[in-house]
Amino acid sequence: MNIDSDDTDDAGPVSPALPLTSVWTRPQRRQKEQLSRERIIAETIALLDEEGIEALSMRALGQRLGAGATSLYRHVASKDELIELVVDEVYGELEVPELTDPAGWRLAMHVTAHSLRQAGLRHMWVMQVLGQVGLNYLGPNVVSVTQRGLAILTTAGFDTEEAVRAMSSVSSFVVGITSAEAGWLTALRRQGMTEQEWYQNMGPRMAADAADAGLAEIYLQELEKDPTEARLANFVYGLDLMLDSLQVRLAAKLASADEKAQATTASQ
Amino acid sequence: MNIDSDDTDDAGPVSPALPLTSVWTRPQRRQKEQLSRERIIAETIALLDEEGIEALSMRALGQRLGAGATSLYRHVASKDELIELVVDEVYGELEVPELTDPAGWRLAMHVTAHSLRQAGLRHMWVMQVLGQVGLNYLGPNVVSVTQRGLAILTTAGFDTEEAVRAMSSVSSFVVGITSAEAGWLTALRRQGMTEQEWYQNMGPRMAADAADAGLAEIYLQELEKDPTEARLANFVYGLDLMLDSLQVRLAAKLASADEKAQATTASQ
DNA sequence: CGCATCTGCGCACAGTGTGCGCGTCGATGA
DNA sequence: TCATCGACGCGCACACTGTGCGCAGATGCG
Repeated sequence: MNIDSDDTDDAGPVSPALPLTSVWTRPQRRQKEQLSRERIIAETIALLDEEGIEALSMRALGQRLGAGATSLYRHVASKDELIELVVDEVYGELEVPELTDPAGWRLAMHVTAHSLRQAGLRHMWVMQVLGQVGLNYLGPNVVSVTQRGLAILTTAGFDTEEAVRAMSSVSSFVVGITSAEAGWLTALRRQGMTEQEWYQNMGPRMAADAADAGLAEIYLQELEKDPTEARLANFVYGLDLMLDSLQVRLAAKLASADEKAQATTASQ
Repeated sequence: MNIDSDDTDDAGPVSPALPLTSVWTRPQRRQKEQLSRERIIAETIALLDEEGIEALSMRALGQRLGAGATSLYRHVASKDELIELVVDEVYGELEVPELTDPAGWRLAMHVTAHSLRQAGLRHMWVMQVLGQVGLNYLGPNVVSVTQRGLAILTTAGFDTEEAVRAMSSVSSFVVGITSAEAGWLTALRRQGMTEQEWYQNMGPRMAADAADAGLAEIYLQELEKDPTEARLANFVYGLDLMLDSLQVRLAAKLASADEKAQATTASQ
């Protein structure tokens, strides 16, 4: 109808007082996206992925968002809360299959475990932070993952208590080994070394100390493998250790349940 | 023979020049213990045990040692190096039995694992720091523990490669679950809550969200147990999952070795 | 006794998380 | 159309961090 206040700011030359703040010099803040919790979380994850956990400061984050450091505090209570938020966000990336056939529990556990490991390697800072935050703050995605993980084991046939124990054991293993991998890889990146270079350096250095001949040998063995695959194989080995035992216990439990059922039907 | 320079400072009134710095006003620095790497490490561990990882600052540490913050840098290159040193020191507390009877490997692994867990619970900050330092820096005690751990498995009958995998798996599990425990306990202590209080609060809160009825039930179950023992039982459950599988694989390996030996002796 | 070396310390710098109050913006009700 | 209001971003400031630098005093050696 009349003046469009978006394009041409009205009454620009009318105000005679301050030529310094004209229509043109005035920062058109609304053209940059507004801050929001979602945008902050997304940018935080990007920053962490690119530059690592030690590079996360509220000032740096604000700069990437075209905002001052303290503006973030309108949307996030503290840096710690921000970290809880991004950790939960990463848990949202996990794939925890829903079980249709109870016999598929082992595959489902494999998928879940690999998914957790992959997420941890994509976002290595998560693993460094998990030890401090402990997963005890219970964001929605963490809760959801926990529930769906437990569902796998209970529909497989474990009772609730054992499902909790088993899930805790498996995820402890996954988190433990993945955070070791992540720490290792980030330490390497900090020094700008490849894994092969490290093993090449470390083998002889260990062999120099006579006592460490055993370890030196191990390091030299590592040189012949593709390190990425070797780490994956280690992971699968440990995971299968646990799943094998779970399978045995499940079979025993189902057998004894069958037996009991047969006994009661026979006695009737 | 002559003046004992330890008790009475010699030649005190002899120097006529500066009355400001008399024997009495002069800081008797040598009476406080001198700084040393050992003393710094010990005091750091004490501080960390008492006040947690976030309370460790070079200034606070210096104060406890009766020294300025920057004095510490004569003995320690950086705060990160100091942390590496104290972590290695804690690894020195571990008990890793030497194996006489190969059949005792399982007990030895139990002892080692429990020892690692106990150390982690005594010094909860270690677990929070392991994710960042990754154990890839190789202090002497860490190396020693690794060697002795591997020795258990190799004298039990595993070949070197599998011993490495197995040790890595077990210790990943132990570190993973212990750091979860440690994070949990420190988070509780920060809020001044007991475990029972938390479960009492969280059960109903979860039940309020209809979807979380399952988890609420679990929390209420937790209320009936002694939490310390429950955590220990969880730990033992997961540890036995791994050791059971290792036992199976070892038996299979020994059997096939026997078989092969018999076959060759039979063919000769 | 004189000299060299080691040790501790004060100062300073850049950088951190975050509380507070101000100005400016967009939407809303009359 | 205009006045009002709540949300939002920002600059400032504070206390605190790790740590490089140069000085002063103490210790040990010739």
